[in-house]
Amino acid sequence: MTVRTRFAPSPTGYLHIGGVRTALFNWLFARKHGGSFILRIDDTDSERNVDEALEPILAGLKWLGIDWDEGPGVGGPHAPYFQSQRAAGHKLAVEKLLASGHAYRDFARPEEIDLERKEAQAAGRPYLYSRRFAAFSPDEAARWAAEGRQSVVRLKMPREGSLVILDAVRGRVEFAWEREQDHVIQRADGSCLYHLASVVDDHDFEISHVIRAEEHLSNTPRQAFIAISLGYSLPAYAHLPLVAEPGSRTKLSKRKLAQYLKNPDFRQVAEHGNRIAERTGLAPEADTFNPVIVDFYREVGYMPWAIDNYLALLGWSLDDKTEYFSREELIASFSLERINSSPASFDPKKLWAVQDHYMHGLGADEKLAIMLPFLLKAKLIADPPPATALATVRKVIEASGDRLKVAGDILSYADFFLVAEPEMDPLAVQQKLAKPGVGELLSRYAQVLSKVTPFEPGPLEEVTKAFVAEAGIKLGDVIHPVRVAVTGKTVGPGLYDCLAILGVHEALARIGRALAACG
RNA sequence: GGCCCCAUCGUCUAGAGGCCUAGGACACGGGCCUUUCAAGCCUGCGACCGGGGUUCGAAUCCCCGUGGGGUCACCA
Repeated sequence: MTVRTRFAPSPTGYLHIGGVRTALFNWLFARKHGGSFILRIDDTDSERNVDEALEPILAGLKWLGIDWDEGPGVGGPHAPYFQSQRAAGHKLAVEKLLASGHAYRDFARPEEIDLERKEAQAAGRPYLYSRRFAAFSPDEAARWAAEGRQSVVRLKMPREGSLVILDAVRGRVEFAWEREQDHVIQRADGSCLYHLASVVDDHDFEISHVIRAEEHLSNTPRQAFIAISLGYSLPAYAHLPLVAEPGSRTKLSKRKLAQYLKNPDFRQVAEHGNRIAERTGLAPEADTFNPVIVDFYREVGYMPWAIDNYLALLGWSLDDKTEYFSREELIASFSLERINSSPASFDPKKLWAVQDHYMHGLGADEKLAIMLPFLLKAKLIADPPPATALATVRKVIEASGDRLKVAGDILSYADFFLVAEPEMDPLAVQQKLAKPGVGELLSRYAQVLSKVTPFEPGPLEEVTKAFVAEAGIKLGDVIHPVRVAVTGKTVGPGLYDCLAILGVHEALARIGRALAACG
């Protein structure tokens, strides 16, 4: 059987982290079996600007390396891939259902339906539509229409028996038909609803496996009913565990950011991202800048594969130890059988650790390549970058080692090398410079520095240690003030590296200027 | 509330009846190192939701509770 999977986002303007996980699993499954991954845009109800709301989603998937074989931008044998452009087929399907008696026109007004529902609720029995405004014949329809009523089309769900599906992750699931409502599949204006459209499109696209989040499990009976009634064979279903909130089992939601921020891990990751975004000039009103949205990670400088790898582990695992996979390894290892069925909560700290792992594996040139765009955006470096600046940044990257966790981190590690007079952190000045004797110490150290040749980390260390021994003080006594004097802050690469990168002239100039702030 | 799903360390998970004194990873605690650090090294804490069965033997199978979640739109 040819495997064909799909991801069907609606154009909302952003790519939710849970959505990516669904897309990723569909993509992995298709790749694993040499099948096709199809991207369909479910814009049925959309009145917004689809192009604008779609772009971030397509860009996000591309960035993550989740490529589609058919869909927007690439076309394919089943075009169009926008649900709104397939309306004619949907309407045809509704006509067929009507003709075969699997659906009916219903002339009830919304208030009348509400009333029935409330009555059932009050009586404590499960609600089931009475179908008293249903028109099963043209005569009945004419009669209701004469009253000035409008009609929608509803599914005529079976009221006995049950549906059994064999879900690839959940196993056997049974639904009693009598619990299913006569859902509307077509509005009075003739437009069709999602469930109908989705089933028809899946069939037209020859989707073999419907892999989607668990929230759709309860939707399966009505969709299966539509498919069966239309004479389609059912696709295989796989309902993925929900991606839950950090430390909870509730579905992760973009709207609840404020609440998640109370989680220390989440807050740490969000604040770190904010610091980077501030410097790259990201519009502050960007509400897609949120750790629940994929854009966040791109703006901050995470590596796309780190996200894919982390997300693959959210609800799936290969064994008891393998955590890091190359793209090829993941594709080869992936299987529906090893998907977990309980909700998995999104842990930004673990994502951070995965990102750390991949960043660690990058060489200086690779890091430079992904970090340069951040320096350009923050205007710390001219465009095109002068060779000298590039060389400096490369040295900073080497000296910073594992301290650079995401590409955006380069901003706070390279800034003081790239500007003539770096800003001084007031707290650092107060703690390390504005103390008695520091000025005098710095002056003496500057004297020593001026004679160091070559002006490189090795010799600088030797000289500094000798200086400390002679003065009878601790290494930290000189290191900390000097660091603040030349960089303006208390954290950064090793001090000897910092001095060497600056060069003797600049280092001395900065120490000289810092003297003014010393005690 | 009805229906459906789920239940192993704080989190992600391994575990398909004896290999389990329950393994790994992240997080966390402690120690060391030290020139700052979401650095490094060592080390520690930490879980089978409860109750009944089945079995020589249950984290694993069954039942009942309990707890959590999803879904019940003329949204997708």
